[in-house]
Amino acid sequence: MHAAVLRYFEAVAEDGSIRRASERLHISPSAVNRQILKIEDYFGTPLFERRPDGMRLTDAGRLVLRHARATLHDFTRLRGEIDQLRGVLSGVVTIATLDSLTVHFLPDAAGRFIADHPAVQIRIVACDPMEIVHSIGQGNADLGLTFSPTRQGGITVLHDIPCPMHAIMRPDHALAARTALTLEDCGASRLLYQDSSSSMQAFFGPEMDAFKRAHEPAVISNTLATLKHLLLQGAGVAFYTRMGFTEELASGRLVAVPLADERLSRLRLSLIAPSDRLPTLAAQAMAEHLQEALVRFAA
Amino acid sequence: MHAAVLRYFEAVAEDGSIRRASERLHISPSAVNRQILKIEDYFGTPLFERRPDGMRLTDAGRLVLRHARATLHDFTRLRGEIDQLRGVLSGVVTIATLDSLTVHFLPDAAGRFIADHPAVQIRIVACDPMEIVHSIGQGNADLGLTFSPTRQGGITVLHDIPCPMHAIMRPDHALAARTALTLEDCGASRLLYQDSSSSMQAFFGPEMDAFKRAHEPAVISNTLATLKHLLLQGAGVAFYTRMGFTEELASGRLVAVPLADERLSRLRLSLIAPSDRLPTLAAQAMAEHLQEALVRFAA
DNA sequence: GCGTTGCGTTGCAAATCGAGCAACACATGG
DNA sequence: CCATGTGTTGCTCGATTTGCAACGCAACGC
Repeated sequence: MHAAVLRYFEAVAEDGSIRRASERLHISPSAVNRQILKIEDYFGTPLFERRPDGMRLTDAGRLVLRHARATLHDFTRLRGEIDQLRGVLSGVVTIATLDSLTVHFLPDAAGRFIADHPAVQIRIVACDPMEIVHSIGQGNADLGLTFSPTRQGGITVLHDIPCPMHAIMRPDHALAARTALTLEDCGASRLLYQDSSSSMQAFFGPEMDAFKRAHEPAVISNTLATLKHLLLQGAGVAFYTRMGFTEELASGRLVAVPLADERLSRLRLSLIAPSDRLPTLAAQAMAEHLQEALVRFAA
Repeated sequence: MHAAVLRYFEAVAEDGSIRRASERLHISPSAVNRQILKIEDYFGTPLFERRPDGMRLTDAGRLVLRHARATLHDFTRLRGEIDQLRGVLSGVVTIATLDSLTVHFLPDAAGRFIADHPAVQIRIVACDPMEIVHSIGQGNADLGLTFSPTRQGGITVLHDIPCPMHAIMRPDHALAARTALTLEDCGASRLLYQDSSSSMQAFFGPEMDAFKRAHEPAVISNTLATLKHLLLQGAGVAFYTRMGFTEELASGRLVAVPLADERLSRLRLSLIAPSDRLPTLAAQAMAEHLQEALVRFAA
C-alpha cells in the first residue's frame, strides 16, 4: 500500500550506503538512488550527506526517517488490527533477549504462545544486554528481556522480577556446598566468563567489573552453550542467573550458589518495550503472555 | 512521497462516493476505483460497503482510514518541520471559528501572524459552535474557537477566557441604560436571534432554549453581519458576546448590557485542538499567538 | 412501465513511472 | 597507480497507472 521509497529510505539510512541497502532490498542501486534523489528534490533539501564511504543522514533526513519508520510501523499494526477483525491474531513479534533465556524460558513461553496464535511469527534474537536496550530504544525490536536498565530514554519497563546472579558449578566443586558466596570467594577457583563487552558495567556494577579485571578467566565465550558444556565438565565456576540452567539445576547436574554482593543479589530481569510508539496487537498479546510467564517463573 | 491511494481512500471515505471523490481529486473515477479495489484485494477484505447511493466504510475500512489520515497528517507536519530547519515556518493552519470572531478578533490576530510568518497559509472557516467541536474532533481543522464545550472526546482545550453573553442594542433603546439584564427583562423588546440550529442548548443551557421558544423573534439570521445591520438601525435586541462588536461598542454606536443569568454570564470562549494527533509546527505557533491575543483581549 | 440519473465496474489504449544494466566520476587505501 | 569502494546517469524495457468509453445495476419520477 505504501510507496516503496519509505522502505528504500529506511534501508539506506540504516545501512549508510545505497549499494548495501539495495542488496538487502533486492533492488538495483540505481533504482534506490533515484528514489532518494527524487524525494530530496521534492523537499528541496539534501537528506543525506554524501561521504566517500557512503550516506549519512542530515537533520532533515533524520526527520524523514522518523516519519518513514512511524508510517511503516503503523502500517504493520494496521494489518494486525484488520486480521484481528477476522478473529485471528497475526503479525511478527521481534524479541531481543539475553542469551540465557533462549535455552528454556523463551522457547517454552513462545511454544505455548504460537499454539494459541498460529498466525503470529516470533523472531527471537539473542544479544548483549546493552544491545537489547539499544534495539528497543531504536524500535528495532518489539519486546526486550534484559537486566533492568538504568533509566533510559525511549523505553518502557512493562514488568520485572528478581533475578539474582549465582555462581554456577558442578556439585562436586569445592564451593558447591556453600549457601552463599561473595565474588572474592570465587577468586581462587577457575573462572569462566561471559564475553563482557565492557559496557556491562551499567548492569552489574563496578564491583563485578573490578573483579573481572583482577581475576583472569580460564575461558571467555559469548555463548551460554559453550560455558554450560565446560561447567558440566567441571571446568570451573561461571556467574549467571538460574534462568539458563533450569534443567541442569533441577536434575542436580549443576548447582547455583547465590552471590551475596549487594548489587548482584538484587539484580532484576525486565520485560521492556519501545515507549514512543504503539505496540502491535501481536506484540501486546505476547507482552502479556511473557509477563505471566515471568510471574510464574518468579514463584 | 506517499502513495496516491492514501489520498484517494480518504477522499472516497469522506465523500461516500468514488465519483464525487474523483471529481475533487481531478482524477478519473476508474483510476480511483482501481486503487480501492487493489487495496481491498491486498487486505483480502472489503473496506467499503457498496450501496446503491455510494460507498460506506466497513469496520476494516475505518481502521484503514484512520491510518491514512494519521499518515497524511504526519506527513504535512514533516514538511513543516523540514521548512523550519531552513528557518521558515510554513504550512496551512485551518481555524474553525465562531462567526463573531471573524469580524475583528481573528483578522486582527491573523494579520499580525502572517506578517511574522509569510510562508504560513491561514484558512478561516466560520461555523456553528457544534460544527466547530465536530471539526476539531474529526481533525478537519487544526484549531477551533468556540464556547467552552461540555466534555467531549478527541478535544484538548488549550486556553479559555471569560466571554459573557450580552444584550446588544442601540444606545437609544429602552433597556440601554441598565447595568444588567435577565433574559426575561428582554422579553418585551423586539428580538433578533442568531440561527440556533437546535443543538446550541449544549452551550447556552436550557434557560436560553426555553426563552427562545417562549419569545418569537423579529428576525433570525445565521450571519452576524445581518443582525449587526439591523441592530444599528435600532431594530431590536440581540444576544451576543462583545467580540463581534468591538468597534461599534467603542464608538458608542451600540451598547452591550451584561446578562445576569447564571450560565450566560459565566460563558467562556475556548481555543481547542484535536487531542489525538500532534499539531503542525505552524498550528502550534498559531495556537500560541491566538492564546496571547485572547489573554490581551480578556484584559 | 420506462426513461433518467446516480452509482461502481471493466476493456482497452496511451502515458507515466520504476527497475535493471552498464558505464562513469570520484575518493580512498595499499 | 591500480584496485575497490562510493554515488550517479543514459538508456531500454516492463510494469503500473491513468483516461475514455461503455456496461450493469438500483432507485426515483412521471
